[in-house]
Amino acid sequence: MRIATWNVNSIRTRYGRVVDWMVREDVDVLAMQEIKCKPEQFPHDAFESAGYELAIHGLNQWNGVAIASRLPIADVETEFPGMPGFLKGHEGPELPKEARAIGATIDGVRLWSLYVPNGRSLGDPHYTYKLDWLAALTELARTETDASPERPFALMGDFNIAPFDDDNGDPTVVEGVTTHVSPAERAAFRELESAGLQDVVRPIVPTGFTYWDYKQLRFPRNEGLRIDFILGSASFAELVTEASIHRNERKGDAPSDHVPVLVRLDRETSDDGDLPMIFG
DNA sequence: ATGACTGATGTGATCAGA
Repeated sequence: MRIATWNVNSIRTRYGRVVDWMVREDVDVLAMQEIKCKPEQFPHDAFESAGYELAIHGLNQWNGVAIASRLPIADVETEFPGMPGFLKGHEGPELPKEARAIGATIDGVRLWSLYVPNGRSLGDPHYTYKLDWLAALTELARTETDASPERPFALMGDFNIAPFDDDNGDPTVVEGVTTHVSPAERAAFRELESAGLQDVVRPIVPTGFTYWDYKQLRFPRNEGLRIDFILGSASFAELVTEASIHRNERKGDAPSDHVPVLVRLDRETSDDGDLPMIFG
């Protein structure tokens, strides 16, 4: 099974490019972020005619997440316990939830497509929201890895954190000045790892960015960030046999500012009994 | 070329992104 994550930055603008890539790369499951539309506005036909079914969570023109899959999608959720909401100019525990999370079970694997809040700037209420959102997400990871460690589980998406210094090649992103590289954000990312998850791409692809700002020739200069990740439980990680960051998807006409990140899982399927998979 | 922001809304300017 080939599973990928991609912040598409508007699916209506880019569905042709996205579906072409999925077919070309033989992708079984794609977790999308920033679809920027409601379900009724989503280009269903492009995906369904390519053989994918959809689970979509979009409330308005901002954020929005979805999962496309060749295999049946079950047990869809659009928030996790304790997930905070946000409304500019307001505070409190009862703010409206944003469309930043969708979870589903596909072929026995529990997957989430996640668009972690940006944070905007250090000290902005959105920055606190980002950290609170990550803390609740960490509890989800802890619960999953504790309660059902045998079920492969992964958080996939745009985490809006560059965990290591080498993940930041953008000269305008500076610790102490901007979000994405602050000690608190990096600590929140480490907590996800403490909760039983691991970056399943980095051991195979140790360097490389997943995002380049549209401005200031960031891509030609290769001044990007590594902020899109697939974090898997131990039972997920042990199935991963390949990983790749698809840098070419930042080229050409009307690219997203993010590129897809892909892993291959090799596992015995339920109806194969104890026959091993033939790799190749 | 990978080249000096892009997208949604809505029709002009604003918000959002990281």
